Amino acid sequence: MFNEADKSYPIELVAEFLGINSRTLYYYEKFSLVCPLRRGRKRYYSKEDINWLEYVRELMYEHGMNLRSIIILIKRRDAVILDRCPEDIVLCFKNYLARKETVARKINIEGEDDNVKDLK
Amino acid sequence: MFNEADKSYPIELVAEFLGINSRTLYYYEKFSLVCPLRRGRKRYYSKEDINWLEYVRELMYEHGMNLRSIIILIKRRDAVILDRCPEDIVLCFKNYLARKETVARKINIEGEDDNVKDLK
DNA sequence: AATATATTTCACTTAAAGTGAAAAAGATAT
DNA sequence: ATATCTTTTTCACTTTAAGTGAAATATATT
Repeated sequence: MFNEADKSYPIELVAEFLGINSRTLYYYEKFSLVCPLRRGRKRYYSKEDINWLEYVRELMYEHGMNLRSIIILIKRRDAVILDRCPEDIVLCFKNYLARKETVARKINIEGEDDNVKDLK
Repeated sequence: MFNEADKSYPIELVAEFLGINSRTLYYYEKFSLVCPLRRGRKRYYSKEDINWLEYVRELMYEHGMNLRSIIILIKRRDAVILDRCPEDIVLCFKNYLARKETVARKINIEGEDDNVKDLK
């Protein structure tokens, strides 16, 4: 479905691939669960973004983890929590953080991390 | 709060200790999340029951795991899922299973496991 | 300017988790 | 045996998480 040559994909395509509503992707973005690159107003999801999202869904539907705890993981990014995580989660999480920094640097301001919403 | 000499505790005391409603304990029992010993109609929770319950709460509120996934873990009791679990969960889970068998043998019928309700 | 597309907002839906209160069922005392 | 007290069960309700539909807004394109 995604060919290697392309580097990024529009939201509708990603939503379809993940089998979710595009609104859900906007929703996730509120919590900085994913940060697609933006050219103008339009969002472009990288292959890594998509992998991360697949992983988040797996955490939710196979590990039975809730969004809140994933968000806390992201916001706190501390060893206390990571200590108790299975290997693969830690790995995916670190990749996500790395990617996030790259995008942040690429786009504009640095580290302006905390207009991140909490779950209501 | 619990002295070593006693072997079991009534539901209200356990609920208070865990900081939850006793109805929640009945609720958990519907899914076989815990199986207190019963003398007559009254429930008696062992120290191990209480540890397991504390652990379940921790899974929910610190790991962000949902009840369903914990219940699936219990019902399936298969390696596929246990493989992906942190050490301590596997341990607690195995203790729970062992305890459950003991109680089952002690009380009456064996292995009559599956009048266990699913989450609606 | 008109049309098309992407995003945002708002209110709504569904399901999980938990709980309050009354009814029911067992015990215990009189 | 009846009354009283306690534990359990049932039923309907509440709260919150997660997600979504549809209209309104904003931006781009012809």
